[in-house]
Amino acid sequence: MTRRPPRPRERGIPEATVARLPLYLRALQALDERGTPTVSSEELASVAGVNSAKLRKDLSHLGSYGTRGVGYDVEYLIYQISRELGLTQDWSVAIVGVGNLGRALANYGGFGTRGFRIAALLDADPAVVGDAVAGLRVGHIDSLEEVVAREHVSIGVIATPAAAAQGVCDRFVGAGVTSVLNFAPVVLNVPDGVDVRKVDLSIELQILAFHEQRKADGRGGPEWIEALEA
Amino acid sequence: MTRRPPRPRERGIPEATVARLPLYLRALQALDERGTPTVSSEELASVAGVNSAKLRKDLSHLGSYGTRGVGYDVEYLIYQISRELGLTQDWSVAIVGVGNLGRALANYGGFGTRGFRIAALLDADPAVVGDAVAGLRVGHIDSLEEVVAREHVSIGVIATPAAAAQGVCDRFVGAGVTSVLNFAPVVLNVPDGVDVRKVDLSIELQILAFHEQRKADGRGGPEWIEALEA
DNA sequence: ACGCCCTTGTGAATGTATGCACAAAGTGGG
DNA sequence: CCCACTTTGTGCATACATTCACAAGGGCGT
Repeated sequence: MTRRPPRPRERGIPEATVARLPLYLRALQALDERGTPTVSSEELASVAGVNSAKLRKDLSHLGSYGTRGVGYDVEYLIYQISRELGLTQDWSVAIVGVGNLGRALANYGGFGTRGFRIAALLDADPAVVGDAVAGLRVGHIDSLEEVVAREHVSIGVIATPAAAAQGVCDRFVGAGVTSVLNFAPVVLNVPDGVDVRKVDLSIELQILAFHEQRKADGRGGPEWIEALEA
Repeated sequence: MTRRPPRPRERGIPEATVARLPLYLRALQALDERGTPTVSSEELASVAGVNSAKLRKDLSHLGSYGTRGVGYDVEYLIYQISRELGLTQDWSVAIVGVGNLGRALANYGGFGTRGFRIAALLDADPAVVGDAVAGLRVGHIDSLEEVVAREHVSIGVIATPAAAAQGVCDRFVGAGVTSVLNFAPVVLNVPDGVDVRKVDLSIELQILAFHEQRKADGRGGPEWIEALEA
């Protein structure tokens, strides 16, 4: 294992890198809309709010898509990152739980523009079923399996109250969904091969509270270094 | 610097640990409500969805609050984690942007129960200002500085469209807020000493899409190890 | 009072991520 | 055609995180 053939990426992109690719993608799209044809790692890093060395190492995991002395071609890099993230194909998403959060998700513009199609909105509450939200009719949760099959849903979004989340998750998994995005404040149990990501509003606040307290404690303390995450 | 006095925690809890403490806290509260008096690291880890060695190391950063041979006292540990996170004091939160997301946040029960008080809801849209949401009257964005001072707001939540986010952030910072939770899909620029955490719906979906694609690509591929994050 | 069993707390090993600093590689001017 | 300048891509050092494996310590039965 000494020479690497001109094969671009070989499998195995670090998780930390994957988590930053969407950030780069967004920064690049902003540059593209402004008509910028090429960008250096320094500039792009600054827009994305990261260190330029990190950016270059991240991009190097996808392949050598830059030009030394020049930088990166914005459109080409957008394409490469999109492809790597799997955004060149369409993904069907089903959202379960049409409360305020579910509505916010359904109306969130960022989805449709990036290869995600909301295939269905489902809820258990008869008072909500039948409503029109974001141009879709809300269906009943009982049709989950049918909808997943018909619409080829591969990503399930859970925006229900905590108590209902595990049940919905089980039904998603049972119907063949292998990626779940969970907004309910519970730890979901899933079999191997199923990815779960969670977004938890109150956890983020608690982390902020911790740092905030540290800043206040520090009155009179010796050092004061504050780690920042952008 | 050789001997450590019996002082429990000395400053400097790893960031990764801090991010998990809220998870443990929630698991403990669930156990407490069920009347469980003590819990072993194995059990608690299982409920929280992490490895038990990791749990023990995390807790060891706070001090030695367990009893060998027995486990942890649930109530005592709840108190210790709460104190460490700064949840034994009250934090005032202001939410800017009262769209669907802002409403979802305002109505989210998990806040009030854990030391977070929603001090104000603000919006720029005259059609929304004056509405009652979650028992509060929506104020105008122009009163931001006044509200922050009067209510001692220390955490600002941004739930506005992307274009407005940086401006709101600047006003928060100018008013003295040093912790910001950002839901808008932009990278915020803040001076040193200000913490920003972001929650980005579309980034999470893109990460899922990446892994989903990998699973599909893998048809015929040799290995199949899937990293999971719960 | 003693010894067995259980579970914590932690040293050490491994794995992963970050950031510096520079050689390699491309551009453009003369 | 060559040289000076710019910017990438990466080897290396360091820092951070995870996991194993076990000694230290506490409870409980006899």
